[in-house]
Amino acid sequence: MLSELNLRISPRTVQQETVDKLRLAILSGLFQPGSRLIESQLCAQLGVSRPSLREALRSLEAERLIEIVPNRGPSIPALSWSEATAIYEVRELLEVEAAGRCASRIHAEQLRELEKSLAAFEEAASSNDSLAQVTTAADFYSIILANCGNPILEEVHRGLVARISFFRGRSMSLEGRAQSSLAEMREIYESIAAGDEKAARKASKRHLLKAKAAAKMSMNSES
Amino acid sequence: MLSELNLRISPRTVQQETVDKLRLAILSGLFQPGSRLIESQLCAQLGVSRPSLREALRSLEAERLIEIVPNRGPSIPALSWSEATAIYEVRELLEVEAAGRCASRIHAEQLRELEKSLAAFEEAASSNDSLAQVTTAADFYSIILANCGNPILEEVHRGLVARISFFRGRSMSLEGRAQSSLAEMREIYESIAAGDEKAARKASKRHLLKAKAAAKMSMNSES
DNA sequence: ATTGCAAGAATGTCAGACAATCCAGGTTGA
DNA sequence: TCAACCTGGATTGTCTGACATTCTTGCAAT
Repeated sequence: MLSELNLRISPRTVQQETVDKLRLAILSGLFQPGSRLIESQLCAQLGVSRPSLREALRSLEAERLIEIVPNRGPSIPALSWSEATAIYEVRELLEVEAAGRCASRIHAEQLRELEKSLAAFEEAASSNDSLAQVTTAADFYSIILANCGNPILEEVHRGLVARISFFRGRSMSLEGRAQSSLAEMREIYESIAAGDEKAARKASKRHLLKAKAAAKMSMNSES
Repeated sequence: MLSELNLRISPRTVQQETVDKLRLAILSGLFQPGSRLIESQLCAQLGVSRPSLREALRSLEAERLIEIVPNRGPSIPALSWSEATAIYEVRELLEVEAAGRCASRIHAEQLRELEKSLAAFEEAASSNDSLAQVTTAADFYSIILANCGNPILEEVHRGLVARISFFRGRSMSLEGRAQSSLAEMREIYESIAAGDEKAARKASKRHLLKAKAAAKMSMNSES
């Protein structure tokens, strides 16, 4: 009996599993910024051989999720605020463009999905689960990026967002940030739903600038 | 006697050398798009072991310079025109921004470098060496990106440009393209030199749109 | 306290092996 | 004749084990 039908066309390899597991671990903040990763430990924890692990590490290095310095091995990069600022600036460029394009080309079905994800964030925002807040907010934006009509825009954006995941969790846990974030996102949604490209750009820009300011506040207050 | 002083703080590893060599080979069009790369052959040609080679391939995969499909191995991706269009669109976003920022913040010394690189392109444009044309034109833009004040912008841009290197060589060899390209680039330079941000953006946008059109022409005429 | 050294740990790199998978070409059956 | 099947070679995915090089850390000596 084919209880679990496996249509996966490209079989998942050990390398891919390893990359995914490590990426998830990094994005959820399991490792301290600046901390070093020991190959032998990771091998044992993940149950893979050293060559496979090293391939995975090279992939993550190219994604800039880890740094590998020769003869010292891999470590979690500690993002400085100036680097984070640079990322936020490029994110702004991409997100504003995506929101604008999205407004003029999204289909009804995807619009409903966007609405749903906004509702999910609303739910999360009223709770105190900051992980859920970050996740649902990320979902909201990936729907926008996925419907902007340019897969490259989406790809580049994903890469950048991953690198500042560290800041997102902290800024979202700021007092009142989730609620104001909700209001900003609703504005974006309304603009897109109305097909108003200009408004969508404006709302998107406003949202990102506030997110950036929140990130900076959360950073100064604790670091 | 310290004839060749070696201050290189991070020693070059086999892996790095391999990535660099392969990247250069790919960018200079040594491999046909769509062609497969055989690990054992590359190992022999590069004189490295399979584990080292595979690490290098994973890095290049993450840069999107090659594709690796499980159980089939690495190959050179054949870029479709729609993908290339998407890349050109994002490039536009980045380059326009960079040119604008550059206009308002570049220093005198770097401006001279930019001028020199423009002269180098002028020299190449009047020759028939399309490789030199592509190289010098790339130099011109990397100086702009390097002086826009945002290293992330530069990094993302470099990644995108690498992926369409295939088209650049062909479009540059179009009749008269080099000369008109030169005129457009001079406009960009003049705007930046004058510190006119708005003009720099406009000139940069115009240049990219023409480059894109040229790439499309060169594609339709031969493919 | 600073310097120098030595042992241990970790990485960079290779060789070799083997199973799983893919591919090309020939063989078989309708 | 043509399609489906099958088989052998080629290629990749993965592991084990090994060793030289480099880094780190703690101790000893000045």
